[in-house]
Amino acid sequence: MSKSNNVYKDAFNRCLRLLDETQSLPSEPELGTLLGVSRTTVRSILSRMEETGLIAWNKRNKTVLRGPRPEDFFPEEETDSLAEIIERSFMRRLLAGGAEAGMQINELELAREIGVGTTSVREFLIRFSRFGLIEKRRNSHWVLKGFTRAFALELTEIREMFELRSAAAFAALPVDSAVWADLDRLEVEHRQLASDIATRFNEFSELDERFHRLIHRASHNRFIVDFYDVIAMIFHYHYQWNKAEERQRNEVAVQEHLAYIAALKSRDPGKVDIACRKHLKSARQTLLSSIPEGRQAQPPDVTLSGTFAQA
Amino acid sequence: MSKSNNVYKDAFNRCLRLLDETQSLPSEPELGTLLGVSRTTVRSILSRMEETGLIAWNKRNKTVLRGPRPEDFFPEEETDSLAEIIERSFMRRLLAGGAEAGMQINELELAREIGVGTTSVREFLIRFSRFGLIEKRRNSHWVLKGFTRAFALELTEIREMFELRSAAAFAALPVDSAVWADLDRLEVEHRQLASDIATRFNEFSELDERFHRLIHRASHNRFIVDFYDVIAMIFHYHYQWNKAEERQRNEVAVQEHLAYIAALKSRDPGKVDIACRKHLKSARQTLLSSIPEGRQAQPPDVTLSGTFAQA
DNA sequence: GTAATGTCTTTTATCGTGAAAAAACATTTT
DNA sequence: AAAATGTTTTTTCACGATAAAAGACATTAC
Repeated sequence: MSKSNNVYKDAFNRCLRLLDETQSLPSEPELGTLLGVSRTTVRSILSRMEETGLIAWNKRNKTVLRGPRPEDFFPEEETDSLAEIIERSFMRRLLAGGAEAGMQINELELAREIGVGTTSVREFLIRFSRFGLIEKRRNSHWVLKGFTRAFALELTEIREMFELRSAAAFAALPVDSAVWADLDRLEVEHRQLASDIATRFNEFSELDERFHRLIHRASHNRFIVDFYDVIAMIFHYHYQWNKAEERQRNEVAVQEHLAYIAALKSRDPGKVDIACRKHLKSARQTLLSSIPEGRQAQPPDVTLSGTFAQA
Repeated sequence: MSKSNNVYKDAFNRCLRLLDETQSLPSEPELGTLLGVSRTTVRSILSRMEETGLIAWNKRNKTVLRGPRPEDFFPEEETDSLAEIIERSFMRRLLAGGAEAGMQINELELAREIGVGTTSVREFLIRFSRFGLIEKRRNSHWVLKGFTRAFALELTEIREMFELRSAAAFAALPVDSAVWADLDRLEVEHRQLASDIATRFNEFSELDERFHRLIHRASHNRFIVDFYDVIAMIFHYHYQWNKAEERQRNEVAVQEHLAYIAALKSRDPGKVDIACRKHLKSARQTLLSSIPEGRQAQPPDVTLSGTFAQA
């Protein structure tokens, strides 16, 4: 089967939305930049748009003939990259329970279950290994280390170190830095969300990530910035998994963020430290409270790849 | 060609040395544990030893017929794993100069140059990406970020954070912990090396790594422990590359280590902090001084994959 | 009956291959 | 002549296939 054309399909869908908004299409190179794909892909998109009667296309002249209809779009599931498919599949198994620490991970079995080649699974596992949840035995299988209390504590320890440092660096940034405008915009978004928290509480997760990434970027340290990928991944799946008291939690977090933002704007290191610590403490509590007590490390020689894959 | 049998060849060589030392061979499972390979590989080794007249082998009876001769060993270069070959090749290019920041990395070209398949190169680059020196453009090439002054500063910033914390945790370990014996052994090795520094200064690098890994392990944090891989990699190649004043540098470092060890043994947090900071400071200086000033980030659109690969 | 050996099965590591996508080059249009 | 379009080449991504290595099962030895 070689390679799926999900890049083309995803870009096509995005191009349809663009067409709907602007009622016109720019030049090929410009479209490429806009969609983040090469001209080769842009031309495939334009070809199909011509075929399906969406546009008339002759060299530089692209005339919009009709607006996009629902059936013009490719199905959502065909626009995901293989890596995304594998990650979702893998995380579902991991969080669905029955995935105990010490368990073996079988590349071939995973590949068969998901319906993809082994190479893609291997590459995914290598990328995934930096999250500290799996470990490779040379010339042999991967071992699941488990989403345990210990993992959560180790993760938050680093997070707290990094964020305190980044927040301090942020507050020390010159007043004419562009980040203050970014912070202002985020503050507005926080206020809007706060005033409408009853219905929009599930939008917090995305705002949370943008806020913390902005702060971490102030560290100007690639290792700190990159580490937020680990946190984001864990929180992303954690939020999907543990919906208990989600509204309540997010309501508290939004208020903590607002206090944190105010502290940053004061540019007072002491205030920043206090607000940052307070928020990090409750973030840690949230994460820890979601980990089932039973999930402790098992004797390392248990082989449960079957159980793991069956989920 | 599929897979090379370097695991077998390397284990065979190590088994020859074992044979030379002990003049006998244990059971198959035991040999497997000793050499870190499966019984399948052990049996291949024994088969060859029988064929080449090293041993007589009949079920449980393994009689040593003669000692190993130089020609019995497989050549060193045939015992390296593909990953090691690729890493060395890649790092040589990286450090040989001409590898400027912003340059593109071409998987296919690298694979052809080294004479391996693209899959192995891809997997290597994914693994290598966690060192923060390269970055992937989705559906496109990798970009070299360069071994710049900025990189060294970011690396050492994290290192210092992690090591100070680990050292503090180390000093707080209960007196009956096994680490104190490990530390004592390392202290002895340091003293031996110090007294013979004129001839053995090049052995410091390996001792250095063992010492710092012992300290980092006290953090009980997988992210801290794993981060030492980044430091070790950089220092490993850095030492190979920059031999200037190596003896002088190592002599100083050994003394700093001894002071650091003494501080740890005092279990006084203040002393530990001072000794640790002092050593980290000079380690940072060493690294920084080895980075050519000219090596600054280039405009990001320079395409130099040819230059890169030619080295 | 435990622990070894002998045999067979499964999994991992690596390659070559082919389609998707990017990139480079050539030609035309404004 | 700058920027677009048209065409060709190169590279990335993903697969199936195959030998090496691990692992599982069966049998034998002590």
